[in-house]
Amino acid sequence: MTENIEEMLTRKDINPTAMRLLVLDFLLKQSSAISLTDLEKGLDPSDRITLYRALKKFEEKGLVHSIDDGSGATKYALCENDCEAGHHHDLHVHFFCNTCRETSCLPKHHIPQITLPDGFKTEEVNLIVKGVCNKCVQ
Amino acid sequence: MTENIEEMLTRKDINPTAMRLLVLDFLLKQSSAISLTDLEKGLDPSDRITLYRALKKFEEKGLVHSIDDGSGATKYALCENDCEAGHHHDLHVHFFCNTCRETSCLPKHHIPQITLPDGFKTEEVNLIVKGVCNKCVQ
DNA sequence: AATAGTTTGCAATACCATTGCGCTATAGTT
DNA sequence: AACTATAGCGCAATGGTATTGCAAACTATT
Repeated sequence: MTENIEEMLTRKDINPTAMRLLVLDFLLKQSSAISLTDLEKGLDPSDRITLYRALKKFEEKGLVHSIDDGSGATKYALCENDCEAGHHHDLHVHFFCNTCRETSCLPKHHIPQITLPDGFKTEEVNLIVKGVCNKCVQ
Repeated sequence: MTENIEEMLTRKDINPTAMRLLVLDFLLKQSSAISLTDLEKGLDPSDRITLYRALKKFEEKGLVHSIDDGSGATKYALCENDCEAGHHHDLHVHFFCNTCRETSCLPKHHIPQITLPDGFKTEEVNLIVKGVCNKCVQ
């Protein structure tokens, strides 16, 4: 099990330190994207900055992607397998529930092509749908 | 001229105070969305909080909409005429230039319909395209 | 074991958003 | 015109998030 997690890190060219194993393990257990504060609470007592840097490293190496859902805190979620360091190509839609404030990836929903006016060059697209998720709707 | 600005406010049910006239006048002169800090610099010396509340009021009354472009600071831009208090329906795409860091509305580009999985209810959609704008591209 | 490089934890900093509160200005009433 | 109620303003203060510097701890390599 731990073997597996460790391998996930090494495969992404990330030194599998104790901290990072913990963080990845925690990420694997999440059903939605989590913020740094969530992570800090979940791994208490841990240094927030260290967790921050672990996430940054993961992001840089293509293991997680960050999501700005407008809640004020950046959230992080594991990438699909096919992400590479530097270049994320998990351009899927993210959903933010206004009720439970959870953010989840909708990997099935790709972001539609947007054709911009002449002279504009697209480098990245961010699509956040906000509303009520299936757990909160009655 | 000032008459005109004043009317814009009263039509939106906003008391046309001196401060608010200044803020709206400044907004009208912008070619892209501006942050609170931009506004503060442009109207120096003015109290940041007062400007903040002016923007909030404008937003609440459907005169401007706010944009979270991921830069960390919320930006504001005037709405198209057809916005109502409370319910903004200017669901257009916003473009953030990674070079000049300016955010502009692309009102011609409507956000495509996203069909979510069963049980999800959409209330709002946010689409930010990031890249290089026509002024910065060579 | 010594060394070089990496990681960690603490401290500190910089923004941004937001609220409380007292003073002032304005509008509405008598 | 005087009074009162309401709205707006400016200052102070708070809370949250992101980010960097630095020194100690740790890891891997020779």
